[in-house]
This record gives sequence, C-alpha cells and structure tokens, in this order.
Amino acid sequence: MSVRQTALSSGIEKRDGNPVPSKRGATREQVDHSVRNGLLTGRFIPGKAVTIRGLAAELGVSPMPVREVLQRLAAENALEVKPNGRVQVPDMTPERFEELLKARLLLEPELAELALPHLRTLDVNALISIDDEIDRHLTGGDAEAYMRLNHAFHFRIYRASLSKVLLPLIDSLWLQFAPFMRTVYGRVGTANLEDRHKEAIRAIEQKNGPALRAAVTADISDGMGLLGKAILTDT
Amino acid sequence: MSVRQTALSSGIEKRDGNPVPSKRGATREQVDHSVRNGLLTGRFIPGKAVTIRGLAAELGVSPMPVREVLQRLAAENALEVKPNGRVQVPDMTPERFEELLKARLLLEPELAELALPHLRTLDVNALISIDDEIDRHLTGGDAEAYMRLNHAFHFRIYRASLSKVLLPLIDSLWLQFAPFMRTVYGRVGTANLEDRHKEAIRAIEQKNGPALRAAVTADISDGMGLLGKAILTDT
DNA sequence: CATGTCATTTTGTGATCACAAATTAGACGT
DNA sequence: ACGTCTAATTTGTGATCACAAAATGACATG
Repeated sequence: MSVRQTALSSGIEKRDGNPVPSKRGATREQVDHSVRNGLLTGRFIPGKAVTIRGLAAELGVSPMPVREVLQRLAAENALEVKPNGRVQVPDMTPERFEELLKARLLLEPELAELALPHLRTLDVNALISIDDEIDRHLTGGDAEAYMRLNHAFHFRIYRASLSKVLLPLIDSLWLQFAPFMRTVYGRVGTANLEDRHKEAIRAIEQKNGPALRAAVTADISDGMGLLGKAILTDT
Repeated sequence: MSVRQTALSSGIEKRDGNPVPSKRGATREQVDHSVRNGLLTGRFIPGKAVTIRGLAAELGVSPMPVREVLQRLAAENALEVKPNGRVQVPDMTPERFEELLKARLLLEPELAELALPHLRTLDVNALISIDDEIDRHLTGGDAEAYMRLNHAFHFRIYRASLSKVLLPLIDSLWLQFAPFMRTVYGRVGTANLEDRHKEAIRAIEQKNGPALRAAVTADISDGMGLLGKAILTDT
C-alpha cells in the first residue's frame, strides 16, 4: 500500500471511508476559507506570526496549499509579509484605521445602493433573521459570533449587487480591520454595541436608496467610531 | 559540477559570474514585477491563457515562484483562475467595465486630494517631465509606452499620499482594466487621446484640492469614455 | 546580573517529483 | 469530409527535499 497521501489531507471523507473525488484546488480552497474565516471572526490576533508549517500541521495539509493561500491573503493586505519572509497579521495604526474607515464609507454605501434593486423578500427575511440572532448574542458577549453575524448581515446585502469589482475591494477591507476589531471587543465587550441594521432593513423594504446609504454610513461610522476611541486610549 | 540550480534563474549575475547573495523572496518579486508590468502595459491580452510552466520557462525560473505570483494576482482580480485551474487574463464585459469606472471615480480623486499636501516641487517637476514624454509619444502610436507613462503619472501623485489602504485598491483596479485598454488602443490608436494632466499639474501647483479632484475625475471619465464607446461597438 | 557568542532549531524559498484532470492530436469509422 | 473515440501531451496540484537565512536558546564571560 503506497497511496502517497491524502486520505486525511485532501479532503472530506464519506461514510465509507473513501476519499471523495476532490475537485481541482479543493485543498487550497479549504485552507483559504479557514484562514479567511479565522481573520474575519478574530481568531488571528494582530501581530501574531503565521507560519506555513504551523498552519499546515494545524489543518492537516501539506505546506504547499498554505503557501499559496498566504500569498493570496498578503496580496489582499489581509496578511503582511515582512522583509525576512515571515508572515503576520498586520498591526493596526491610527493612520491605517482612518484610511480603512474612509474607504469603507466610500465604497459600502455605494455597493449597498447598487444591491438595492436586486434584494428580494427572501433576502430581507434572511437579514431579519441574522439581525435577530445578533440581538440574542450581543448581551452574551460572544465577540466571535457577533463578528460572524455582522459580516453575514453586511455581505448578504452587498453580495446581491452581483458586483465583481467593488465586492472584492470591500472584502479586502473587512479582512484588514476585522482582527483589530476583535481585540477591541475583547476590551470593551459587545454589550453596548449599536448598529443600524433595523434602519437598513426598513430602507430595503421601502426600496429607499438614500435611506439605505444613510443607514450603512451610520452603521460604519458608529461601529468604527467606538473603535476609534479605543485606539486613542491605548498606545 | 552539480550546483542544483540557479546561476541563470535566481538572478542577477555579477561580472565575476558568481550569483549575487540574493535576498529573501527575490525571485518571486522579480516574477511579480514582470507580470505586473506586463499587465499594466498590455503585454497580456484578455482571454489569453497564462501557464505556470510557460511563464517559468519564459522568465528562466522554476515553476514555484510563478505559482505563488499567479495566486497573488488572482487574489487581486488581475488574473482569473478558471474552475479547471487554468489561469487567464479576465475578459472585459460591459458590466465589469462600468464597475471599474465607478470604482476609479470613487477612489482616485479622493486619493489625489489626500496626496496633495505631500506633493513637493520635486514631484511636480517629475509630473511635468512625464507629461512631456507622453505628448512626445502620443502621435507615435506607441500604446505600450503611453500606458506605462500614464500609469507613472497617476501613481506619482497617488503614491505621495503614503496610503497603505486606498493605494493597493487602486492598484488592483488598474491591473484589471489595463489589459483591456491595450486592446482598445490597438484598435483606435493613441493619436487622438486627450487627458487632463496639465490641469492636474496646475491644480497641484496651486494646492487647489477641488480643482485636482475635478481634473482627475475628468481624466478618468474622458479616458475611459473613449473605451466605453469602443466596448459598445464591438461584441 | 547583564551581555555577547555560538550551536541548535525553526522557517521560508526554490526545485523537483508523482499523479490526476484536462486538453490536444490523431486515428478510425461512417 | 465530418464527427467520434482513443492515445499522447500538457497542465495544475500537492508532497517532499535541500538549502540558507533567521530566530531561539544555552552558555560563557564581563
């Protein structure tokens, strides 16, 4: 017996124990999703080093797909390749924070309005459901769940735009500020977070573009305003 | 003799024939710049397949750094990984074109204005020099030189902003529309291209933010308006 | 106790291999 | 001449190796 690998690594096993045929680039995609979700839900702390072999071992895959994924995420500025080759989650600075806020305010209201004509009742119901779940988790203080749901809420809207250009840009922005958000939530908690999700939902139901822009803008400003204070108080 | 490799591949030889010490990731960076410049100057045609081994052989390097670079550029939407794993320069569609135009108009005037306070006489002189050279090349019809210089002009401004967030986003946008621009220039020539570079330079000299915004906005609208017509007339 | 030095280990990088999927070319039959 | 099936080739993917640079730790010296 000399299958060179991959029973465990290259993927999902079915009940009979045979590895599934496995599509092209499946391993890489699995790693990609893992790391992305990890970043978006704050499981990676800014400044933390990410090693190829470490991640590979953690995910039970060979270093190869990990290398490619880290390069991809570095290209999106979600990770930082330091001059010595080491990869780490970028540290947040006040300047970077200001720029991220500005970029979000420029792009996200625009994309939300673009999405408005495509949002159907199905989407509205999903948004309501997500927002309910957020409310249930807020007092609990589960920062990871909050971040996952907040991301789901925003991108449920944005994805409806069918955008192939703006959406990836915003993807990159979220990957960049999420790890920092996590550290802030860890300090100030999630109990007194406020969002404008309900205003956004109402604007969508009424097909009111300007109102949706306003809700998204306020949601970003308020949400990151909180973080802004936190950034000024530390150092 | 069994040096495992790299005399030719891993880079710059010195006069004595010994390979230079070579920094970390130097080969990858060389490949990255090659492909980026190729995209920005239109040496890659939309729809053209890019193979790992092909590029590797062309650049005299092993497939490894090429793989990583292609993944990076795919993450920036400068290249497209098709479901079968093949990599190609994305085709332009009217929808994508509209979105690219919209994104440029949102981000580039903003970044130009951010850069304004940092632009010194040195930069202005460089801009004038670049613009002169553009004028000299326009009638010549050298599309590749025009694209290189136009990129140099815009990014000489943008880079002064010292932005770590908006600049990479705009980078991605240029990588996306440049290959298509090249095909358009090949069809309509470069002789009757008009830009607002001189207005931009004047605005910078006068430290006039709104005027700079207006110049950049008009430059984008006019420049891509030309392409817009071309996109409607083909199919 | 602090500090510099040296050996050990970790880590990223580029090269190469084995394999499967996909494409291409060619032969063959209709 | 045209479509179809098969064989050969090309290509991407994941694994592994060899090497150098970097980080880490131990230890001696001040």
